[in-house]
Amino acid sequence: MFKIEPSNFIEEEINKDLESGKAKEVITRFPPEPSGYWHIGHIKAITINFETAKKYNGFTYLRMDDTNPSKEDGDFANSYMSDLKWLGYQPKSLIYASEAYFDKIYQLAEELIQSGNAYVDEQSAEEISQSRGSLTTAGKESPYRNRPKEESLQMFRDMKAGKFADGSVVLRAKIDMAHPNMNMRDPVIYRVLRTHHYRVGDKWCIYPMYDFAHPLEDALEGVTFSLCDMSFEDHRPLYNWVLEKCWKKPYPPRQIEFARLNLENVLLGKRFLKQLVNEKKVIGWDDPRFLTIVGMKRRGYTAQGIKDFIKSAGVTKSDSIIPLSALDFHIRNDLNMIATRAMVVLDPLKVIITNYTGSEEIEIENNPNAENAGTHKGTFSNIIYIEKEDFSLNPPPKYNRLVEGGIVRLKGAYIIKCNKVVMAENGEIDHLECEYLPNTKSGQDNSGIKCKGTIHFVSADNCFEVTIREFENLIKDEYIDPIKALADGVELDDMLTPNSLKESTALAENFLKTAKVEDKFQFIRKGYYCVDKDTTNERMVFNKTISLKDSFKMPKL
RNA sequence: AGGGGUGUCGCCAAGCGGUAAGGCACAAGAUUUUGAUUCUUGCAUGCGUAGGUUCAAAUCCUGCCACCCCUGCCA
Repeated sequence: MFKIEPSNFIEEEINKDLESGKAKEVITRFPPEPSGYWHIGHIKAITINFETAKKYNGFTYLRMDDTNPSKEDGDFANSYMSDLKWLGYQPKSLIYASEAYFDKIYQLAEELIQSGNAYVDEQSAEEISQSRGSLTTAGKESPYRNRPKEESLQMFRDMKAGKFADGSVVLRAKIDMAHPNMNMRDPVIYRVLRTHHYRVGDKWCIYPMYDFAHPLEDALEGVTFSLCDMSFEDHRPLYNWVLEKCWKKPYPPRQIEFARLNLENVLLGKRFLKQLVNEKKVIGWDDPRFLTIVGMKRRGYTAQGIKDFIKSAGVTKSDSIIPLSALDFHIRNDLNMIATRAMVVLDPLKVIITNYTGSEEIEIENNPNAENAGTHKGTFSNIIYIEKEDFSLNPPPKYNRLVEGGIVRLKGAYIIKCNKVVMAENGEIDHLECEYLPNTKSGQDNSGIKCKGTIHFVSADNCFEVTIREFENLIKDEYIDPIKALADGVELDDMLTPNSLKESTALAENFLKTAKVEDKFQFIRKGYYCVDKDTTNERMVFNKTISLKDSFKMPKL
């Protein structure tokens, strides 16, 4: 058999199982509870499950782990399918555990009672909690623990039939109240809960707990490797116990855990995102400052860039916190290859070309780094706008943009020379008077003039106003690990960067008028931007995805 | 009477007994009509720590230390 070269510890484990015959194929699953939007952390888990199966010629199911109707909502399942599609993953099928497995899981629970491995407990939630013991002391056995199994079975059936009030009784696995692993101290595996289920309605008034349902869902589905994050490590003994007692078939699924993704200055917890949405501190779940899938998509991040980043972060079991610059790198890297170049002046300074009249066509490369990207037309005329920061009255060292009496190349057009700075009454520069140098036009320059700087511009007869939204990180720089800061008692509000969303107006070349929502551009020398969905017929809105790298250190004035 | 994990460069991460890959970040230089991209170059006598085994140890053994996770009728 063709040997697959492992690229991480999970694949090494899979190879071992395949070679020893413990497993025959690689079938995985991604099992969200439909209760919130996915974020970049989920993408790691999604990527690992999908990519691993693909590598071994297997496949992956998308399974709604909907065992708790009080937290779940059907709307999410559809958003998950579209998120997966955006990421480029196609699940074998979409399965609702509630529909597909609840009957079978119930039946297996009855069998577990019959084999003497589960019992109905009438203690209150508080009593169960108290009798569980502590990390260093053993728990106490329930007085109902050794009731006859026939009695437990009858009561379990009565639970299902609705004869018990919510919370009055539970089904517990009979394992070991003195087990060093708290999860093994007779865990609750079924509870009574009368809440309408978004999928199966009121068919059930009892619901299996995660620890009982999950291994059985995996097994019933034919999943062979259940890849999850390390918070489930302590649950693995229970996962295996359930399979051993209830499944008893060859090739049971194997759970393998990996470390979660953490990013510096990023808060991903559903609770916090929700708080920010509810308190209107952000635009919504798809706020471009959020690293939710919908947020990143709106921000202009590409699925490819995100996946490249995820892959670069590796798959291990060690705790880590990765700087945002690593994500930035992969986003820029992908955008560089696909974003169309355009000229947009974010902070305009008017320039009059005194020795030029009329207007002429210029040509701008759509992407010098991509073959066959083509060009688009712009214009050069006697009135143009350049970036304020591209002219200086008191140029710092190594400043190679425009200065009084100096020259600079206009991207795609001519070299101009600044002859006069016209001041306004308020002491600021009103406009510049420049002359263009004939015979220096881009592509047909035979002047021999050397010019060290090139700046972008728009022509007055070929531009329009657009709205630009720029974003700063939601979390202040000093809170590298916001989870920890929260644990240390810092308030969420105190960690937020003030005014992290800024709106401004810019002048864009007319070429951009036809752009559609989500279209991605590089505004030459500035950064990557995309069209926001708030764009209307009257006004285009661009989100700044990320700046270009800038190694020129402009000294502070 | 606790248990389960993890420690290799500022941040990730390879390494699986034969003498420390790679990426990010950072720094210097080259090319450039984007101060972008691209390209060079530099960046751990050192692998949490102390011992031990061995011709040879990040890799094996022993003891310490640090950090993370676990006491929902959540997933």
